[in-house]
Amino acid sequence: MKPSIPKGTRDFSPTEVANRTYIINTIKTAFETFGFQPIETPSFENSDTLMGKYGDEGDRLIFKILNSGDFLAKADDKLIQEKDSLKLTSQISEKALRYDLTVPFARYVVQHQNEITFPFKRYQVQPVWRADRPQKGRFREFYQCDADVVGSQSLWQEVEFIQLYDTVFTKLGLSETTIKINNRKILSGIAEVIGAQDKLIDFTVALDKLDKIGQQKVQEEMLSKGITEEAIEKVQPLFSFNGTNSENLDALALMLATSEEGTKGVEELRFVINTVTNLGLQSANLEVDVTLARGLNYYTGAIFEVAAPKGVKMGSIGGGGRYDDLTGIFGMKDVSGVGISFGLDRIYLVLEELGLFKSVDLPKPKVLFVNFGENEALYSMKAISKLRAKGIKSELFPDAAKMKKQMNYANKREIEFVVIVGSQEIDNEVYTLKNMISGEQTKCSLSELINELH
RNA sequence: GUGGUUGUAGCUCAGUUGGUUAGAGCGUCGGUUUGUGGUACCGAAAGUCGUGGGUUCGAGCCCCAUCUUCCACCCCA
Repeated sequence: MKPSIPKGTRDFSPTEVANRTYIINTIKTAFETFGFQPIETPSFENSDTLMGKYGDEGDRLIFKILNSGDFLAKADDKLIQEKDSLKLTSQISEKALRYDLTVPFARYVVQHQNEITFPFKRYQVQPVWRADRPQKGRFREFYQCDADVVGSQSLWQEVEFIQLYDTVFTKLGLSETTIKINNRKILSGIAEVIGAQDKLIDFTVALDKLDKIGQQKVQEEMLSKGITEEAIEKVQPLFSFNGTNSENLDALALMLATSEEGTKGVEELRFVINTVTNLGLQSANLEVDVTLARGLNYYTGAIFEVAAPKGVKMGSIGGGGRYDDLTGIFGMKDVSGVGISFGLDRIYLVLEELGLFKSVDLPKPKVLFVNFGENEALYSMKAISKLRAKGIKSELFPDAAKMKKQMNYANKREIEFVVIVGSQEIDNEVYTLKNMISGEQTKCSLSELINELH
């Protein structure tokens, strides 16, 4: 049988693990610098915790876990006959793999509300699973790195999250990312103005294609989706949205003046943008984007998305937003949350494409002892124990193989030093230390050996 | 979920209009004086051509199905 792994999953080599660890540590350090604490939740949750939280499309993408035992015996015969997959699923599967980190976090907050001090700032770095069709930068198992705050409605949180994005991407050497920001209340305002709440998504999807297909085609698409010509006329400013953030905000304010909610959204957005601009960003660009409509299912205020530097073909490498009532689903009202997510796997691909990985030190021994046989190995192991006690990564070649093979092994693994111990060395109680880079070799005592390698 | 694309040694790929025993480079292993690596030279192993059917005297090449890869939708990190 040919070995293989499921589609959309990957193995990681030692180098890849080292690079991923570097990214994760950069993110975790930033999270903690901003005052977040780590938690972890199970890989799988009860189905009803997850189902219905991400919309119909989300439900389809959730990996369901089959019940143990003779699960069909307990299922409804009629549903089996009718091949009703949807209803049958709820009978034969009670658990599902985590789809994101936000909903499990909401569950965690409600379940542990008595132990939590609010506002609660938590971070979480764990894999999530989606039964999506894989593409570049799109996997069925991938890592999210989330930071969220619950229990505060303050817009200062939004400001800090933008700074957090900026901090992490700057630290990673990834400059000129674009942090796009929108506000759900603005979207609602637009819907109000065009007089069709249910057509809002069609509207934003069409508007998003503006720089690809042009105003003419966008308007045609809107008309074909049933949006009136009159409505399109009202939101005309959106088609010439090329000014500075503050000019765009002014245009939005004017356009949404008749909508109370829309006006509130513009005010919120204005505060966040003005404050961030005032405080300054290190390397990221901040940009108002009214077409940002992600997570429409639960976001209620700010919506974030981070795009990779121009020229890199990659979907968003981060996203987030504010949700005023996420814990409401689990019976805890009036707890506002806001958070962001970093897409580890996509960030990896972007850094790789731009050649931004610093040469990471692979975990490898500093010194390899050549193995000549049992006596020599024993003598070597005594030295190795001493070296390891000093924290020096040391290793004995496990077999008394040909010297050429052992040297070759040291070479391939880029081990800096080799110690050669044969009967000559044992008799004189010395060690022959060879520097594999310069080729020099010297005879030395154990204490000298420790000094050299320390 | 819809439409398209890809699949030949461990890796990167050749393989002409279907015609005998399917090739290369890199890597692996062995050798070129049995205690000294990187370079060089010599040699070897390794593929039921993604899988399963079909057409044909004959299929790596044509047809169907399926899996995988990548791409565009959809959605998203």
